[in-house]
Amino acid sequence: MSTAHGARARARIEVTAAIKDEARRQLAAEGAARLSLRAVARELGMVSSALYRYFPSRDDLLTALIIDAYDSLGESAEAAHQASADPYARWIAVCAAVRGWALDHPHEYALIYGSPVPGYTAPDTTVPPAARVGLLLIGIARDAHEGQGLDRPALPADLRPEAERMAADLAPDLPPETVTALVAAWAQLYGLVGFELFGQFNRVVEDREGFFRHAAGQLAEGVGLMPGSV
Amino acid sequence: MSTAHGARARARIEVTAAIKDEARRQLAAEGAARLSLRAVARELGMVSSALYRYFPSRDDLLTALIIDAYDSLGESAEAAHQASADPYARWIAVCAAVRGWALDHPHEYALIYGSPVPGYTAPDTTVPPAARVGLLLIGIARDAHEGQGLDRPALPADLRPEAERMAADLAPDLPPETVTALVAAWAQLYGLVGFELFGQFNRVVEDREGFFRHAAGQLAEGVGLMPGSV
DNA sequence: ACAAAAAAGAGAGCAGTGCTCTTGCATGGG
DNA sequence: CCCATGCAAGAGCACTGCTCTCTTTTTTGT
Repeated sequence: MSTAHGARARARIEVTAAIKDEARRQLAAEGAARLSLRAVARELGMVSSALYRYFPSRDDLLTALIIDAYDSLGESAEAAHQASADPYARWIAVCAAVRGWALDHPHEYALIYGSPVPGYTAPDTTVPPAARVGLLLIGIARDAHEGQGLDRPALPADLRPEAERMAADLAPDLPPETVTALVAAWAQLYGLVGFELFGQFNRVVEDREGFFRHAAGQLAEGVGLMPGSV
Repeated sequence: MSTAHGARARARIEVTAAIKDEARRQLAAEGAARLSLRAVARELGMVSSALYRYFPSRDDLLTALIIDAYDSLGESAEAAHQASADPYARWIAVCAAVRGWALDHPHEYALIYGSPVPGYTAPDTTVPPAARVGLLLIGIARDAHEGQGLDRPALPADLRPEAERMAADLAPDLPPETVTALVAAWAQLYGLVGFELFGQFNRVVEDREGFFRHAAGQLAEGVGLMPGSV
């Protein structure tokens, strides 16, 4: 068993953390593709083969960083959520938090929401932390729904089954119209953030912050959240 | 001068094309990060150093592929544009073409709209081909605008200057409200496509095609295009 | 037409990468 | 106490991008 009370076990935890820290530094500085196991080991004063005792491959190290990144983003978003009062303000705050986190951690954002590293497929371990922001957005819609109801325009007939399936999966207490709008807004949010972060707005949008605020407000209204609601 | 009528000049063109073709094959098969100059050369029966006579670095080869990818995507979108009649149908068709092209060329899509390859910044050469889809969307809005006018809700006061600047840059004949909505819709479109392509919709959206159609319709209405308009 | 210049290919070599295997040492549990 | 396990170290393999030199081939200027 890996009971955690040996001096050895403690050392293992510390070394593992040190590796992740150094890897995160390199990730932030150079990006995922330039993250090198050998460089991490070198910086930590250990030989590269020793590092494989802690992470069996580069992909495993990346996976650990991905999970941490999702959690860090989720924390930022949840903090912004709790700091705001009404649903509309919360929506804007969460969107702004996602954007702010992305601008602060561009390479980590690229790691989780950019192109997946080729040949690499994230294991299921990453699913729960990846869902945190989505769950937050759903929660906001739920609060608003309980407050006053969110009337969304009816869905086209051919999308109803899918919409009902998604609603059953994600938020059985919300109408399918709202859930569909939520999923779309969720993806679109990351379109806005990604375009700004990856330079697609260069020479196009200057006032990034103001533009984003406005677009996030439009997204909110798209899921039925209105500025003045409870 | 590099007057183009020598046997050598012709050979150069052919070899350059062969390199790009093989590189594209590897890109499609394995992704940008696994694209290897040596492997391309090996496959072409030449030694790796010879390849540097054609592309001075791996990044230059990638840039060539990026430009080709933008052009290929632009062509698909333009074909879809011409095959449709009214502005709303054109909008949906162009969005669907973008999605279809992305699904057919996932690694090339990742190359141009995913995380930029770290340490790499695209040169200005890529700007015009990158703008093709955007220009198409602007054109659709312009057609609809001439037809009947697109009344968009008024912008918040603090965004007016930026919106007017964007309109002056991108489409001086369109109202700032429409241009702002267009830019947002443009980014959001790629959010939808990227989420589907990069697996974020796994276990969430099943009927990807239907969901996308609906979301694209919402985007259209967001810029003021209505299903029944001229 | 012929020599000089430019362009292209071939090969060796450098520094770096992920990863594996073997060897030696220290530590913790029975 | 002692042996099995955990860990570190080093050598080594196959690969990468890229540079440099040397030779051959083609183009161009006189």
